[in-house]
Formats: sequence, structure tokens, C-alpha cells
Amino acid sequence: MTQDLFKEKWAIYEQHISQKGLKSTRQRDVIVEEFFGEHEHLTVEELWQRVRKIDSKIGYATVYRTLKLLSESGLAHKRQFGEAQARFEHATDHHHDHLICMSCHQIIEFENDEIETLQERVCKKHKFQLVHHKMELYGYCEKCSAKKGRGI
Amino acid sequence: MTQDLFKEKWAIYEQHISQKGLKSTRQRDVIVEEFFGEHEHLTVEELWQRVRKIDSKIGYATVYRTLKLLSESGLAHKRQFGEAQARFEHATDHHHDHLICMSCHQIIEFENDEIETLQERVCKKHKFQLVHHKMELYGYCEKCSAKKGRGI
DNA sequence: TCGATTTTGATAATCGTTTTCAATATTGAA
DNA sequence: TTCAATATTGAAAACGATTATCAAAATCGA
Ligand SMILES: [Mn+2]
Ligand SMILES: [Mn+2]
Ligand SMILES: [Zn+2]
Ligand SMILES: [Zn+2]
Repeated sequence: MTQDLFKEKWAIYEQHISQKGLKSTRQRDVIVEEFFGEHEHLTVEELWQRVRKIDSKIGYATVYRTLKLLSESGLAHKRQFGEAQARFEHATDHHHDHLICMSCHQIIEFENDEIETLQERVCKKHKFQLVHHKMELYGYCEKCSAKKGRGI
Repeated sequence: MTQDLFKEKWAIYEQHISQKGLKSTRQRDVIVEEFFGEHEHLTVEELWQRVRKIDSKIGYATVYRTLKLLSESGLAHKRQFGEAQARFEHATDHHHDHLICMSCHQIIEFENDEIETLQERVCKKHKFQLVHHKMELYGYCEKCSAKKGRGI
């Protein structure tokens, strides 16, 4: 992520909390900083483990609360990939969908405009006003397919 | 559902339990009969309410256990439409995906072979071995769109 | 019928997530 | 800077869907 984009996201976050009349705190700053730091699909637990390395006192609930704020401001997306725990990723500029490896849990992102167009066509046919969608393809990634083939 | 298909499903169910060395019970028969009775996307709670009208003594856990048996035998599919509670539908002969109304919770089913083909193409491109997928389109059905338009 | 085995319903346990609450931190005004 | 109003925190309890436990009851082949 570029420095400019990084700053822009911080600005969006700060505008969101100020507009809700909230206060800024050290804990939230650590969590947001860490969340913006890299693009992965993290569980709350995983993010909590990371922020704890910076401030070991930060509570589990605060991570939940901060992720809710980030989701509200459109900076985070909550995902449910058929696991018990939800995952959060930080929002990209373009919509994308996911391939999910059932063996190693690797997540591959993809965009496909043709599919999106066809989805809209399906909706139009049913006079359905589309808001958002979820498309997840489950199977085995290249590495895990190879392992399975060799009976590992 | 035709009478023949109905009987065929019962046969599959009975074969499944006999092959697992299980016994047949009145409670399960009531639950399976009710589940096969119509094609809806039911929560456990909703199915429990229905079977209770036939036998008020049937327990919640037995409904869960029977739905697990039906899922194992391929006669039921568990769905998670972004609600807390899972829904179960009885298996159709063809794969299909769903439009989900965010207002009235109506569920519309559709099939689109073009999309399925494109999904396979995406997987091939990533050398990904596809097992199954989830595609859910969320928005507003015709009726609810109209209501929203009129500010209701 | 009998006895081994499965099933049942009630209830407790589990697990991710949300709420509660008293102590603490932030903030704008004086 | 001091103050008071208000938001925030972390720990723990509550929540809600689902699963596990268990003793009593039902099934079923011999
Ligand atoms: Mn992603
Ligand atoms: Mn369906
Ligand atoms: Zn893999
Ligand atoms: Zn609707």
C-alpha cells in the first residue's frame, strides 16, 4: 500500500470517529495501524495476537469494537469462509471474490467482470435489486492438489 | 415432488441408516416426512415447530440429529444465508444458487450455466481444483423494491 | 422374551461474539 | 491547568446456535 493511500485511510477512519462523537485512543490506534499494515484475511484472534506484541494489555473486546468501527467506515470487510470464526480484510479499491483451499486454508483473490455482469443479468430477470453478493469457490490449491495426487 | 421421487428419497434415507447400523424410530420418521413434505429453506427451529404439531414430545436435539443424517445421505443441504441460524433445504436434482431478499427474507433459486462455466475457468487459471462453491446475491425482491420506492 | 445396542429428551457444555460495568482516559470549557 | 461530562477500557458475564452428555426408554435380532 502506498503512503498516500495509507494516509487517506487514516483520514477516513478519523473522520468516522469524529463524526460519531467518539474519542481517539492509544489502543485503537495500535489496532488500526496493525490492521492497515498488511493485506491478509485475519481472524479477531490473529489480529489480537499481533497487537498484543505491541501492547500486551489490549483486550479482546477492544479488537472486536475497533473492527466494528472499521467496518462501519467501509475500511474493513467481514468475511465468513465456512469456518466458525469470521475473518476481516482491509478494503481494496476493487471488489473481488475468493478461492479457498480446503486443505491449507490459503485464500486466493480474483476479479471476473463477466461473472459480475451475468449476476446482474440474473437479477434483472427476476426484477431483483442487487446490493451485494458473495461468491466463494472451495477446493484445493495447486500445492495441495499435488500432495493429494501423491497420496500425502 | 412426484410420488416416485418421494419413495426414492425414502429409500435412500433408509439405506443410509441401515448401512450405518442404526435403528428406525417414530420420531425420525415424522421429521423426515415433514422435511420431504415441501421445498423451503427451513431453520431447525422452524422444522421443530412443524414436527411438534404432529408429535409435541419430539425434542430439539432430535431434529438436529436427523438433519445431520439427511445431510450425510445427500438428501439435505445446509445453507448459511448470513443469518445466525443455518437453514436446510431438501436436495434438488440440479445444483442451484440463491437470490436473498434482505427485507422479507424471501429466497429465489436460479441456475446459470454460463456463470458455472466461468467459475471453472477462473479455477483452471489458478490451477485450483474446484469442489463446491457458494454464490449468494443479496438485495431486494420485486415487492420490497416497490415498497422502498414508495417510502414504506 | 431377552439382552445388546441405539435413541431419546432434557440439560449442560461449547464457542464465537456481544454486553455489562466499574475504573480509567479523553476532551473541551472555564 | 483544572474540571466535569462523556467515551473507553479490560475483565468477566451473558448470549445464542449448536453439540455433547447421560440415564431412561425403545428397537430388534436371536
Ligand atoms: Mn479478500
Ligand atoms: Mn435452494
Ligand atoms: Zn492449499
Ligand atoms: Zn423481499
